[in-house]
Amino acid sequence: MQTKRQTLSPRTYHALQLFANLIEEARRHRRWTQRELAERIGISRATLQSLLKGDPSVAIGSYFEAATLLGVPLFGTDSGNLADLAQQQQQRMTLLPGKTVHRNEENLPDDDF
Amino acid sequence: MQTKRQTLSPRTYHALQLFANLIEEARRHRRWTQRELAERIGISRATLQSLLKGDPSVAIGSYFEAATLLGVPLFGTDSGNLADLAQQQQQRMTLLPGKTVHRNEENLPDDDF
DNA sequence: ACTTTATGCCTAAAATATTGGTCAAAAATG
DNA sequence: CATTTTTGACCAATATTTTAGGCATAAAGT
Repeated sequence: MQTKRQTLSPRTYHALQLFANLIEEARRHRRWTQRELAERIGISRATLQSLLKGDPSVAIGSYFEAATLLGVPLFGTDSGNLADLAQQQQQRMTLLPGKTVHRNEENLPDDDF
Repeated sequence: MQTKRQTLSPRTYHALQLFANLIEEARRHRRWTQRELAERIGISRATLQSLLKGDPSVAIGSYFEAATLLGVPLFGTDSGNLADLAQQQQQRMTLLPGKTVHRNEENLPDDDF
Protein backbone atom coordinates (compact mmCIF):
# COMPACT_ATOMS: atom_id res chain seq x y z
CA MET A 1 0.00 0.00 0.00
CA GLN A 2 3.05 2.19 0.18
CA THR A 3 2.04 4.15 3.28
CA LYS A 4 3.43 7.66 3.42
CA ARG A 5 4.98 7.40 6.85
CA GLN A 6 6.89 10.64 6.50
CA THR A 7 7.07 13.55 4.16
CA LEU A 8 10.42 14.25 2.59
CA SER A 9 11.84 17.20 0.74
CA PRO A 10 11.44 17.19 -3.07
CA ARG A 11 15.19 17.04 -3.46
CA THR A 12 15.29 13.80 -1.52
CA TYR A 13 12.68 12.26 -3.80
CA HIS A 14 14.60 13.31 -6.87
CA ALA A 15 17.81 11.88 -5.53
CA LEU A 16 16.03 8.63 -4.74
CA GLN A 17 14.51 8.46 -8.18
CA LEU A 18 17.85 9.09 -9.81
CA PHE A 19 19.58 6.48 -7.69
CA ALA A 20 16.93 3.86 -8.42
CA ASN A 21 17.13 4.59 -12.13
CA LEU A 22 20.89 4.25 -12.17
CA ILE A 23 20.56 0.86 -10.55
CA GLU A 24 17.84 -0.30 -12.89
CA GLU A 25 19.82 0.85 -15.87
CA ALA A 26 22.88 -1.05 -14.68
CA ARG A 27 20.77 -4.14 -14.11
CA ARG A 28 19.48 -4.13 -17.64
CA HIS A 29 22.90 -3.40 -19.01
CA ARG A 30 24.30 -6.44 -17.26
CA ARG A 31 21.28 -8.46 -18.22
CA TRP A 32 20.52 -9.62 -14.76
CA THR A 33 17.00 -10.67 -14.00
CA GLN A 34 15.23 -9.17 -11.00
CA ARG A 35 15.36 -12.54 -9.31
CA GLU A 36 19.06 -12.79 -9.88
CA LEU A 37 19.82 -9.35 -8.52
CA ALA A 38 17.51 -9.75 -5.56
CA GLU A 39 19.15 -13.06 -4.72
CA ARG A 40 22.64 -11.63 -4.93
CA ILE A 41 21.71 -8.68 -2.75
CA GLY A 42 20.04 -11.00 -0.31
CA ILE A 43 16.51 -9.61 -0.45
CA SER A 44 13.20 -10.67 -1.93
CA ARG A 45 12.08 -9.75 -5.39
CA ALA A 46 9.22 -7.78 -3.90
CA THR A 47 11.59 -5.55 -1.98
CA LEU A 48 13.81 -5.13 -5.00
CA GLN A 49 10.81 -3.87 -6.91
CA SER A 50 10.15 -1.25 -4.25
CA LEU A 51 13.80 -0.31 -4.45
CA LEU A 52 13.72 0.06 -8.21
CA LYS A 53 10.85 2.48 -7.79
CA GLY A 54 12.89 4.61 -5.42
CA ASP A 55 10.91 3.74 -2.30
CA PRO A 56 12.37 5.78 0.61
CA SER A 57 11.47 3.17 3.19
CA VAL A 58 13.78 0.48 1.85
CA ALA A 59 16.94 -0.12 3.88
CA ILE A 60 19.91 1.83 2.60
CA GLY A 61 22.04 -1.29 2.82
CA SER A 62 19.97 -2.88 0.06
CA TYR A 63 20.42 0.13 -2.19
CA PHE A 64 24.15 0.37 -1.62
CA GLU A 65 24.68 -3.34 -2.03
CA ALA A 66 22.79 -3.25 -5.31
CA ALA A 67 24.93 -0.37 -6.49
CA THR A 68 28.08 -2.16 -5.41
CA LEU A 69 27.20 -5.40 -7.14
CA LEU A 70 26.25 -3.61 -10.33
CA GLY A 71 29.21 -1.29 -10.35
CA VAL A 72 27.21 1.89 -9.93
CA PRO A 73 29.72 4.43 -8.58
CA LEU A 74 29.09 5.60 -5.02
CA PHE A 75 30.31 9.05 -4.03
CA GLY A 76 31.91 9.73 -7.34
CA THR A 77 34.47 7.01 -7.02
CA ASP A 78 34.22 3.65 -8.68
CA SER A 79 37.47 2.12 -7.50
CA GLY A 80 38.33 0.74 -4.11
CA ASN A 81 39.73 3.93 -2.62
CA LEU A 82 36.38 4.35 -0.96
CA ALA A 83 37.79 2.74 2.14
CA ASP A 84 40.54 5.34 2.26
CA LEU A 85 38.08 8.18 1.89
CA ALA A 86 36.11 6.82 4.80
CA GLN A 87 39.20 6.67 6.97
CA GLN A 88 40.33 10.17 6.07
CA GLN A 89 36.91 11.41 7.01
CA GLN A 90 37.03 9.47 10.23
CA GLN A 91 40.27 11.08 11.32
CA ARG A 92 39.36 14.53 10.12
CA MET A 93 36.38 14.32 12.45
CA THR A 94 37.94 12.84 15.54
CA LEU A 95 40.59 15.51 15.42
CA LEU A 96 38.10 18.30 15.18
CA PRO A 97 37.37 20.44 18.24
CA GLY A 98 33.76 20.08 19.35
CA LYS A 99 32.74 16.61 20.33
CA THR A 100 29.25 17.64 21.27
CA VAL A 101 27.17 20.50 19.97
CA HIS A 102 26.25 22.91 22.68
CA ARG A 103 23.91 25.84 22.64
CA ASN A 104 22.54 28.37 24.98
CA GLU A 105 19.66 30.78 24.76
CA GLU A 106 20.57 33.01 21.88
CA ASN A 107 23.08 31.96 19.30
CA LEU A 108 23.29 31.76 15.55
CA PRO A 109 21.09 28.81 14.63
CA ASP A 110 22.62 28.43 11.20
CA ASP A 111 26.27 28.60 10.31
CA ASP A 112 26.42 28.06 6.61
CA PHE A 113 29.55 26.99 4.67
CA MET B 1 20.04 -4.56 19.12
CA GLN B 2 21.54 -4.05 15.69
CA THR B 3 20.79 -7.51 14.33
CA LYS B 4 22.99 -8.64 11.48
CA ARG B 5 20.16 -9.59 9.17
CA GLN B 6 22.31 -9.81 6.08
CA THR B 7 25.94 -9.80 5.15
CA LEU B 8 27.04 -7.06 2.79
CA SER B 9 30.14 -6.51 0.74
CA PRO B 10 33.00 -4.59 2.39
CA ARG B 11 32.62 -1.84 -0.15
CA THR B 12 29.04 -1.30 0.93
CA TYR B 13 30.09 -0.97 4.54
CA HIS B 14 32.76 1.53 3.65
CA ALA B 15 30.35 3.59 1.61
CA LEU B 16 27.89 3.56 4.47
CA GLN B 17 30.55 4.60 6.94
CA LEU B 18 31.66 7.42 4.70
CA PHE B 19 28.13 8.63 4.17
CA ALA B 20 27.34 8.58 7.87
CA ASN B 21 30.52 10.46 8.66
CA LEU B 22 29.78 13.13 6.09
CA ILE B 23 26.41 13.65 7.67
CA GLU B 24 27.78 13.76 11.19
CA GLU B 25 30.46 16.21 10.16
CA ALA B 26 27.88 18.47 8.57
CA ARG B 27 25.73 18.27 11.65
CA ARG B 28 28.53 19.41 13.90
CA HIS B 29 29.54 22.09 11.47
CA ARG B 30 26.06 23.52 11.52
CA ARG B 31 25.88 23.06 15.26
CA TRP B 32 22.67 21.15 15.21
CA THR B 33 21.92 18.91 18.13
CA GLN B 34 20.94 15.31 17.49
CA ARG B 35 17.45 16.08 18.69
CA GLU B 36 17.19 18.99 16.33
CA LEU B 37 18.32 17.04 13.31
CA ALA B 38 16.18 14.02 14.16
CA GLU B 39 13.17 16.26 14.54
CA ARG B 40 13.74 17.97 11.23
CA ILE B 41 14.22 14.67 9.45
CA GLY B 42 11.14 13.32 11.12
CA ILE B 43 12.65 10.37 12.96
CA SER B 44 13.53 9.56 16.53
CA ARG B 45 16.86 10.33 18.09
CA ALA B 46 17.43 6.60 18.54
CA THR B 47 17.16 6.00 14.81
CA LEU B 48 19.34 8.97 14.04
CA GLN B 49 22.01 7.46 16.23
CA SER B 50 21.87 4.22 14.25
CA LEU B 51 22.11 6.29 11.10
CA LEU B 52 25.13 8.20 12.32
CA LYS B 53 26.85 4.88 12.89
CA GLY B 54 26.21 3.83 9.32
CA ASP B 55 23.61 1.18 10.13
CA PRO B 56 22.61 -0.50 6.84
CA SER B 57 19.11 -1.30 8.04
CA VAL B 58 17.97 2.30 8.36
CA ALA B 59 15.63 3.55 5.64
CA ILE B 60 17.45 5.28 2.80
CA GLY B 61 14.92 8.09 2.95
CA SER B 62 16.19 9.07 6.38
CA TYR B 63 19.77 9.17 5.14
CA PHE B 64 18.96 11.20 2.07
CA GLU B 65 16.75 13.61 3.94
CA ALA B 66 19.50 14.18 6.47
CA ALA B 67 21.96 14.85 3.69
CA THR B 68 19.54 17.19 2.00
CA LEU B 69 18.81 19.18 5.13
CA LEU B 70 22.49 19.49 5.97
CA GLY B 71 23.58 20.31 2.47
CA VAL B 72 25.66 17.19 1.97
CA PRO B 73 25.97 16.85 -1.80
CA LEU B 74 24.20 13.84 -3.31
CA PHE B 75 25.56 12.39 -6.51
CA GLY B 76 28.24 14.98 -6.86
CA THR B 77 25.84 17.84 -7.33
CA ASP B 78 24.88 20.28 -4.64
CA SER B 79 22.55 22.48 -6.61
CA GLY B 80 19.00 21.83 -7.69
CA ASN B 81 19.79 20.32 -11.08
CA LEU B 82 19.31 16.95 -9.47
CA ALA B 83 15.76 16.90 -10.70
CA ASP B 84 16.97 17.39 -14.24
CA LEU B 85 19.47 14.58 -13.93
CA ALA B 86 16.72 12.28 -12.77
CA GLN B 87 14.54 13.16 -15.70
CA GLN B 88 17.33 12.73 -18.24
CA GLN B 89 17.98 9.30 -16.76
CA GLN B 90 14.30 8.49 -16.89
CA GLN B 91 14.05 9.21 -20.60
CA ARG B 92 17.35 7.60 -21.47
CA MET B 93 15.96 4.42 -19.98
CA THR B 94 12.47 4.37 -21.37
CA LEU B 95 13.88 4.86 -24.84
CA LEU B 96 16.29 1.98 -24.50
CA PRO B 97 15.54 -1.31 -26.30
CA GLY B 98 15.00 -4.21 -23.89
CA LYS B 99 12.12 -3.78 -21.50
CA THR B 100 12.65 -7.14 -19.87
CA VAL B 101 15.83 -9.12 -19.49
CA HIS B 102 15.56 -12.46 -21.15
CA ARG B 103 17.91 -15.39 -21.13
CA ASN B 104 18.16 -18.90 -22.39
CA GLU B 105 20.44 -21.81 -21.47
CA GLU B 106 23.90 -20.67 -22.40
CA ASN B 107 24.77 -17.02 -22.81
CA LEU B 108 27.32 -14.58 -21.52
CA PRO B 109 26.33 -14.01 -17.89
CA ASP B 110 28.41 -10.88 -17.49
CA ASP B 111 28.69 -8.00 -19.92
CA ASP B 112 31.01 -5.50 -18.35
CA PHE B 113 31.33 -1.81 -19.27
C1' DA C 1 1.79 -18.75 -33.27
C1' DC C 2 3.13 -21.07 -29.40
C1' DT C 3 6.06 -21.61 -25.29
C1' DT C 4 8.82 -19.93 -21.91
C1' DT C 5 10.53 -16.52 -19.03
C1' DA C 6 10.37 -11.84 -16.92
C1' DT C 7 7.90 -8.37 -14.86
C1' DG C 8 4.12 -5.79 -12.17
C1' DC C 9 1.12 -6.00 -8.60
C1' DC C 10 -1.33 -7.87 -4.84
C1' DT C 11 -2.06 -10.30 -0.34
C1' DA C 12 -1.47 -12.22 4.84
C1' DA C 13 1.99 -13.59 7.84
C1' DA C 14 6.40 -13.08 9.72
C1' DA C 15 10.34 -10.42 10.81
C1' DT C 16 12.40 -6.44 12.50
C1' DA C 17 13.03 -1.44 12.41
C1' DT C 18 11.39 2.47 14.85
C1' DT C 19 9.84 4.66 18.78
C1' DG C 20 9.70 6.97 23.41
C1' DG C 21 11.54 6.58 27.60
C1' DT C 22 15.34 6.39 30.95
C1' DC C 23 20.08 6.51 32.74
C1' DA C 24 25.07 7.50 33.22
C1' DA C 25 28.91 9.68 31.35
C1' DA C 26 30.92 13.36 28.67
C1' DA C 27 31.25 17.90 27.21
C1' DA C 28 30.30 22.80 27.24
C1' DT C 29 28.78 26.87 29.89
C1' DG C 30 29.28 30.65 33.27
C1' DC D 1 33.87 23.69 39.79
C1' DA D 2 29.11 23.53 39.78
C1' DT D 3 25.40 23.43 36.43
C1' DT D 4 23.32 22.47 32.20
C1' DT D 5 23.12 20.22 27.99
C1' DT D 6 24.50 16.72 24.77
C1' DT D 7 25.52 12.29 23.75
C1' DG D 8 25.75 7.04 23.88
C1' DA D 9 23.53 3.02 25.14
C1' DC D 10 19.79 0.20 26.38
C1' DC D 11 14.81 -1.71 26.52
C1' DA D 12 9.92 -3.24 25.72
C1' DA D 13 6.05 -2.06 22.88
C1' DT D 14 4.50 -0.92 18.56
C1' DA D 15 4.52 0.18 13.76
C1' DT D 16 6.23 -1.00 9.62
C1' DT D 17 9.02 -3.34 6.41
C1' DT D 18 10.03 -7.56 4.38
C1' DT D 19 8.80 -11.87 2.87
C1' DA D 20 6.81 -15.88 0.18
C1' DG D 21 3.49 -16.94 -2.85
C1' DG D 22 0.31 -16.54 -6.48
C1' DC D 23 -1.77 -14.51 -10.69
C1' DA D 24 -2.12 -11.76 -15.06
C1' DT D 25 0.28 -9.48 -18.52
C1' DA D 26 4.19 -8.44 -21.37
C1' DA D 27 8.21 -9.64 -23.71
C1' DA D 28 11.49 -12.76 -25.85
C1' DG D 29 12.76 -17.24 -27.75
C1' DT D 30 11.98 -21.10 -31.10
